[in-house]
Amino acid sequence: MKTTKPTMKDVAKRCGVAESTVSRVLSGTKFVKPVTRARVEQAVREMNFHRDSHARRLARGRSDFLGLVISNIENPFYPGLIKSFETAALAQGYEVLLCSTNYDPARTEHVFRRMIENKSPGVAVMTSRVDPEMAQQLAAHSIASVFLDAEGPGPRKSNIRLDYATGAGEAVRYLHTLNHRRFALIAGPQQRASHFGYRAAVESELKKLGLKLHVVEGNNDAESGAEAASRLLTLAEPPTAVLCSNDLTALGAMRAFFKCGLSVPDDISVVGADDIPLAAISHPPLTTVRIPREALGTLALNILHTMLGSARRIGTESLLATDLVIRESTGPARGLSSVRIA
Amino acid sequence: MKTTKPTMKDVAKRCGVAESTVSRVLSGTKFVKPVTRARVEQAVREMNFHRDSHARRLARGRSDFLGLVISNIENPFYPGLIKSFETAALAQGYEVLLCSTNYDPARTEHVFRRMIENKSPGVAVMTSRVDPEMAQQLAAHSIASVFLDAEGPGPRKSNIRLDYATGAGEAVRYLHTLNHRRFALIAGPQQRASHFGYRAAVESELKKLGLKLHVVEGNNDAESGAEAASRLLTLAEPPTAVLCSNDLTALGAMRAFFKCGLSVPDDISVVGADDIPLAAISHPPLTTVRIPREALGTLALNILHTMLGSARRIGTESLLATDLVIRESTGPARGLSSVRIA
DNA sequence: GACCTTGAAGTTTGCGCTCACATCCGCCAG
DNA sequence: CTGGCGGATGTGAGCGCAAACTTCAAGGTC
Repeated sequence: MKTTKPTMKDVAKRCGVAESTVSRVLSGTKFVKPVTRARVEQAVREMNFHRDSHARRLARGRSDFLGLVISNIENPFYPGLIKSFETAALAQGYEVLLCSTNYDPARTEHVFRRMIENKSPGVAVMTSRVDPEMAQQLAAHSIASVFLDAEGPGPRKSNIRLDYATGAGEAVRYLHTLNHRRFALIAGPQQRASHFGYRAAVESELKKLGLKLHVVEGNNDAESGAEAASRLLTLAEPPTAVLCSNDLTALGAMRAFFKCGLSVPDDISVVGADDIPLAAISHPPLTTVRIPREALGTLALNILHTMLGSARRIGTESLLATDLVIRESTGPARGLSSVRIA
Repeated sequence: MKTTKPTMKDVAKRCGVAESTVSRVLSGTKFVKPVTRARVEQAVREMNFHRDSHARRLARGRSDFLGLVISNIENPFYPGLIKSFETAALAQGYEVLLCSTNYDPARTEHVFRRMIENKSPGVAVMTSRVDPEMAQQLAAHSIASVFLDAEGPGPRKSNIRLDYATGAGEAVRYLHTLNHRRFALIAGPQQRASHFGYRAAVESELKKLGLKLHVVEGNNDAESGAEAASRLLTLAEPPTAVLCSNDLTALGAMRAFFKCGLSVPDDISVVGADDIPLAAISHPPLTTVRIPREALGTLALNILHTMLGSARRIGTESLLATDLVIRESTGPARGLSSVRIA
C-alpha cells in the first residue's frame, strides 16, 4: 500500500511513457496513438490517479474558477440563478466559486481578494449594490466581470440591465383592464437602481393611463410589506391594487390584508415581483412580475464566456425583459364602493 | 505600467529582502523585525500584490477548500445551512467549495472528483442519499468527511443523525392535547432514512397514546402534498391532524384543504417539517417540526474542523434534536362530528 | 574569551503539472 | 536516394510559493 498519492510521473513510469504523454492524454490533446492512449488511460484507472488541480492551474497560469458573487444566499431569488449559472458554467468547462457578501464590507473585500488570489478569469457580480472600487480591483487584475443593474459596460466589464418596464407595464395594464384605478406601490429601498427603475416603470405606465401612484417605502421583507400594507389601508381612499417591490413584500402585504379581514383578490389585488418559487404555492398563488432567474444566470455565464473567448474583451450591455405571471392574487376591482376599514 | 502581475520575488526585490522574508511577513510568521515587516507590508500595498493561491496550495501540499455537497440548491432547506456552514468555515480560515449534485450521477461523480483534485482536506455531504462508493473514494484519498443521516462513523468519517423523535413526539403530544385523535402522515419517499425515521418516530409516539396513524406516501413537493391531502379527505374517517414529511408537502396539503372549502386550522390541523423560511410567512403560518439548519451547518463544520485538527482522525456520531415550532396551522380539534366532504 | 543561544535574515529545493521545443521515425515526392 | 514533412513521443524549463536548511550577528554564561 503506497501512502503518497500517485503523480503523473508515477503513471508515466508505470506504462513506460513520458510525463508529457500522460498530460496529453489527460488533456485530450490529439497526436497520441490510440494504443498509447488506451494504455495510459488504463493505468490512470488502475492507480486511481487524479490530477492535482493546483499544480495544473499554476502551470497553466490561470484557473477556470468563475466567481459568482451574491449578497445573501437566503434570498430566495438566488438559488435559481445560481443553479442555472452553475449548469451553464459546467457545460463550458468552468468551475464556479460561489461567494456571499452578506452585505458585510469585510466579507465583500474577502470575496474579491479570493477572486484575485484564485486567478479567476471572470466574475459575475449579482448583488444589487457594488462598491465601485471593487469593480476597479477586478479590472486592475484584468478579471472579466459582469454586473447586474450597474453602470454601463467598460473594458472587460459587462452589464445586464433588467427591463422592468416590460413586466411592470404588463402588470399595470392588466390591472387596468380589471377596472383597477387606485394603485399603490410598496417600493424597495430607493437607493438601489433596480427598485428605482421598477418604480419609475410603474409610474410611467400609469401616467399613460392618466392615473397616479401612491408609493410607500418598504424594505423588501415580509414584515415591512405587512407594515406598509397596513399603512395603505388607513388612507382615505385605499388602493384596490397594490404592486410590490418583491414577492416577500407582497406576501407580507397579503397577510396584513387577511388580518384586516380583507380578501385577496376579492377586495384587493396584490402583485409581487421576482417570482420566487414560493410565489406559486402561496395562498393565494401570487401574481407577479417575473424576473427570469434562470435566463439571468445563463446569460451572465454566456457573457463571461464570450468576453473570455474573444481577444478584444469588450464589455457589452444586455437587457433582460421581465414579464407578468398571472396567478390568483389579482382579480377584478370591486365595482362598488371603496373598501373601508373601521 | 507593468503588464505582468507582481510576484513575491518582485516584492522582495523592491524592498531589498529575500523572498522568504516576504513569505514570512505574509504568513504572519514571527521572527521578522518590525521595521522589515512594515517595509514589506507597504511594498505589498503599493504594488497591490496578492499571493497566488494555486502556487501557495501546491507548495504547501494541501488546500483549505472544504467541500459542501448538497443535492439541489433550490431546496429551501439548504440556503440557511450553507450560510451557517460558510460563516463558520470562514471563521476558522477555510474556504468553501459548494457543489450541487442535482441528483445526477454524472454530476455527483464530477463533484467528488473535484474534491479530490482540489485536495480538499474535508467534505460535508449534506444530501439525503449518498452513493457508498463515493464515501469510499473520499476515504481512499484520505479526505475527512461528515454525512447526514448516513451510516455510522468510520475512520475520518463522521455522521450527524437528526433526531426526529424529539420534534415528532412534541408535535404528536401537542396535537393530542388539542383533542386530536385521528392522525395522518403524508410521508416522504420511504427509501430515505430520514423520512423513514420520521415516520417511525410519529408512529411510536402515537402508539404510546393508543392511537394509530394513517400513512399516505408523498413525494416531498407541494403538488404531491396536495394530491395526498385530497386522498385523505376521501377516507371514511378523515384525519383531523395531518403531519407532513416536509413543509412543501404541508403547504400543498393546506392548499388542497382550502380548495375543498376547509379551513386550516379550524377544520383540520397541518404540521410541516423543516421550518423553511417560507413556513413563517405562509397563510396561515405553518406549525412545523423544525430542523435547526443553522446549527446543522455549524455542527458539520465543527466536526470537520475537529477531525482535521486531531491527529487521530476518528469519526464521531452526533445527534441533532428537532423541535416543534407552533404557529397557526394547528388548532383544537372540532369536538363535534367529523368533517365530511360530499 | 570560548561557547552556546536565539533572533533575523538569505538560499535552495521541489510541490505536480503544462507547454515549447527537440527528437525520432516512417513515408512519399522529386 | 535524399530531403522534407507531419505524426508520435521525449526533454526540460519553469509556474509562484513554502519550508527546510543555512548563515550571520548580537548577546549572554561561566
